[in-house]
Amino acid sequence: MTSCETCVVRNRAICAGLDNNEISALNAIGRRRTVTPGESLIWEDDDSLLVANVIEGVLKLTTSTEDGREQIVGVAYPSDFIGRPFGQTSSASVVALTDARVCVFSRNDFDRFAREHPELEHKLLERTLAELDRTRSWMMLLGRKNASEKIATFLLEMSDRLAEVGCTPAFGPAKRFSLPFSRQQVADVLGLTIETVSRQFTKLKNDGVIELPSRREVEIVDRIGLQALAG
Amino acid sequence: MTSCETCVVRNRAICAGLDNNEISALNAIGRRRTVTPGESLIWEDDDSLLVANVIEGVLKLTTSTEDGREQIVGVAYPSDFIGRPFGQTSSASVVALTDARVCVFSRNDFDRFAREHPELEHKLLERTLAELDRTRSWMMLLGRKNASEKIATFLLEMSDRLAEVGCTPAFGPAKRFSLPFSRQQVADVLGLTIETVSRQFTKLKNDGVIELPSRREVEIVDRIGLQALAG
DNA sequence: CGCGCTTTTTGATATCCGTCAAGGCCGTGG
DNA sequence: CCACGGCCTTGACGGATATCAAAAAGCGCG
Repeated sequence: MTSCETCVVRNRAICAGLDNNEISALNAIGRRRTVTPGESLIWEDDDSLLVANVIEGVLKLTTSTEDGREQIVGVAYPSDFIGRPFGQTSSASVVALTDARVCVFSRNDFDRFAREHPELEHKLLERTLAELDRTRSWMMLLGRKNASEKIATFLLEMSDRLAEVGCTPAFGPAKRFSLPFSRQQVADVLGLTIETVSRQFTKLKNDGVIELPSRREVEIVDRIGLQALAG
Repeated sequence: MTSCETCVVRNRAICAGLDNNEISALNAIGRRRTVTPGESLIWEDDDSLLVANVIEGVLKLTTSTEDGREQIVGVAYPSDFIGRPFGQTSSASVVALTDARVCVFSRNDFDRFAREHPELEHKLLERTLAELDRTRSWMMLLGRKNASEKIATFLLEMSDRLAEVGCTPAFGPAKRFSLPFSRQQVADVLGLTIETVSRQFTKLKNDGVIELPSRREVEIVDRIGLQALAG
């Protein structure tokens, strides 16, 4: 079995299901790249020139208004696919939150390869459908939840996603984890201000639901309580 | 050219690109159905048993919290695809807003057919990617826009989408159109309350930006002004 | 250790929007 | 024609969250 250098992370990669020749061909058109926190890979409204697979690290997908308000519309973890295949422009910017390794493809090359490999397109479709589900459930949060419900939901989701992606030693949701987000970025995910985020974190700590060992570290002390708050 | 009875609406249908035999086969597994306003086709969190193509009419996709708060996470127009292929459960309910005609498929049948017809899967992928783009730009609205920006953005989007779908005689954005939404449903799209929606409509009318000939009718008087408000 | 910078927290105040309540509009049916 | 019921509008009020401001906490670095 030829290993897929471009995208393999456990068995969630888009190349799962391709045969050896196909994997070699995909390797041939991909190029590894590293990005550092704050560095952009893709710009909103720019021509969609490249797509990529995340190998390691966490990146944010954002949209902004002209007057500088920002909304984080998605978060990409290892094995996630980023960029806009089969489209002229990207609808979101992609910026690294941590040091990250990705495998980038020219969009044209990738589109052509995908069209010739239905199994890959199918994987891409499954992921896109799953991402759409996740995005829709986030709309519920943005439109209908209050600040404390938003924070509780966010912490539970982070705990699940970071565990899933292997950022914690054992499986299952992580009790303690390191946030890849600053307070401002948490606010940009939840549609809140940094002050409201800070106050809600403090409240959860005072109520004994979480511990905050350092700025980026979170420990979930009372998961049941947090789930009740998330609604 | 065999006509695709299941889904053809202009050239946006998912079966565009299939050959005659394929279209016949697709026709064979689909079944036409009508739904009336308020009637559900798909229930949130239920097993994903069917998918469908909208032939005529408008439907809403919603998610709800246990305590009854509702968020409309998408709107399906003619030629749109609804339901969750390749997944165990649906993440949203689908309910008709107007009288609608749809072509339903058993999800199993459709999944099998799609996997055997890469061209169809490709179309589905393109639509899903486009829907994800639209959904993400709606997250910006929910998280970061205020009530008047939300309403302005909503009216402009409605005007575009209804025109696109052929609900108005001429092409281009519709100057005047009939909302398929009640005030409560507009509120559920925008993450507002019915009272706030009503007040914003009244304000736009008083400012001479729109006319409201009847409860469901909207006429855009000052599109430029509306665009400025949308931000 | 102290200095300067950024990020976060905390406090005071303002404001937008939600909530509650009443009244108006309009289609439907007696 | 009037009465009814659903939907919409309007008003008064309060509260959650934004805004503005300043202090505190980290953190790198000399």
